[in-house]
Amino acid sequence: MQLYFIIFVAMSIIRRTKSVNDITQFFEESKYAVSVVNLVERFKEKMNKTTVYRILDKLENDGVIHSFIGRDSLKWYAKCQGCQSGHHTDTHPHFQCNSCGRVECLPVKLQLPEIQNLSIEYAEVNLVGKCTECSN
Amino acid sequence: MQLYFIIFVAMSIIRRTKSVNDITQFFEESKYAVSVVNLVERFKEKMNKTTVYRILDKLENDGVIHSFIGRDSLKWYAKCQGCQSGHHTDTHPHFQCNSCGRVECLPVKLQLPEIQNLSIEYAEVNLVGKCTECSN
DNA sequence: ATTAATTTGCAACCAAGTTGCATTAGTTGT
DNA sequence: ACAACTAATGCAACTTGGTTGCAAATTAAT
Ligand SMILES: [Mn+2]
Ligand SMILES: [Mn+2]
Ligand SMILES: [Zn+2]
Ligand SMILES: [Zn+2]
Repeated sequence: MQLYFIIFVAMSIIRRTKSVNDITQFFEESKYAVSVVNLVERFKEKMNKTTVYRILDKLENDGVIHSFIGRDSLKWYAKCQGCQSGHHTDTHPHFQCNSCGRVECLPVKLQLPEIQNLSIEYAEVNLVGKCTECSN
Repeated sequence: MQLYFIIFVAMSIIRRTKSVNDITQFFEESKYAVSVVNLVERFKEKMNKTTVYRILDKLENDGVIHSFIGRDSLKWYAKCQGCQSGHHTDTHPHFQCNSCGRVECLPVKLQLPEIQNLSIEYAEVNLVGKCTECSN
C-alpha cells in the first residue's frame, strides 16, 4: 500500500514523456512477457517503431523491464521486480507454452551447475512446454 | 574404436553430397559451437549461403548437430553425441565466454525446476561468464 | 521570447534468414 | 551409353527484426 503510494508519487515527480509512460503502464498491467514484434504492433498507432525500440532500451537500462531471447529468435520483454538502474537482480527462468504461445516469468530461484574452471556470471534459462490452461 | 569404424563405414555407404560431407566433417573436428554467420562465412567459397542453411537444417533433423539461440540472437550449432533422427536426447547447457566469445557444450546433466501445473518438455540453458583460458 | 536540449518520426539502411525458380549434378532404367 | 527422372545447388529477390542519420517537433532553461 505504502509502496504503491511511493511509486505513484515518483511517477508524478519524475516526469516522463507520454510515450515512456504508455509503455511503462502497459508493462505494469501485463501479466506475461511480450515479444518486441507484439509491442511494435501494439503501439504502432501511437508511436513509431524506432521510438518503441528506444524506449524499451531505456526501460531495460533503468531496471524497469528485462529482456531475453526466445527460441523464435525474438527479443521478449517483461517487467522487473525490484531491479535498479544498471543492475538486474531479478534473474529467473522463463517459460513458453508451445500451445498458446504465452511466455511467463517463473518466480523460481535458479540453481546453476558448478562447472570446474568456469566462472558463470549469469544464466538464461528458457523452458518450453504446456501451461496450466493448455494442459486441460 | 569399434564405434569409429562403424561410423567410418556408414559414412562410406550412405553416400552424401560433397557439401554435406564438408559441413559434417567440420563439425566432427570442431570442439566448440559455431554461429551460423561464422559457418556461412567459413564456407562461402565452397557453397552458397542458402545451401549452408539447408544443410544445417538437414543435419539437425538427422540428429547430427543441434542448435540453440545465443544472446546475440544468432543461431549456434554444435555436434550431437548419440542423437538420432527426430529425437534429440543430448540436451545440455551451453556456455559462452564473454571475453573470447567461444561457445561450448557443457556435458552436464540439467536439473530442471519442478513447477506446479507446468509440464516442461525441454529447456534451453545458456550460461555466460569467463572460460578457463580467459580467467588467467 | 530566445535559445538549448530531448524526444520523436521518417526514410533509408543492414543483416539474418527464406523462397521461387532455373541450372547442374547424380541416379536409375533400358 | 543414353534418355529420363530425381535431388542438390546457385542466384536473385524478398522478408523481417533491428539500427542509424537527420530533420521536425516538444520540452526545458535562460
Ligand atoms: Mn522475466
Ligand atoms: Mn551443445
Ligand atoms: Zn498455454
Ligand atoms: Zn574465453
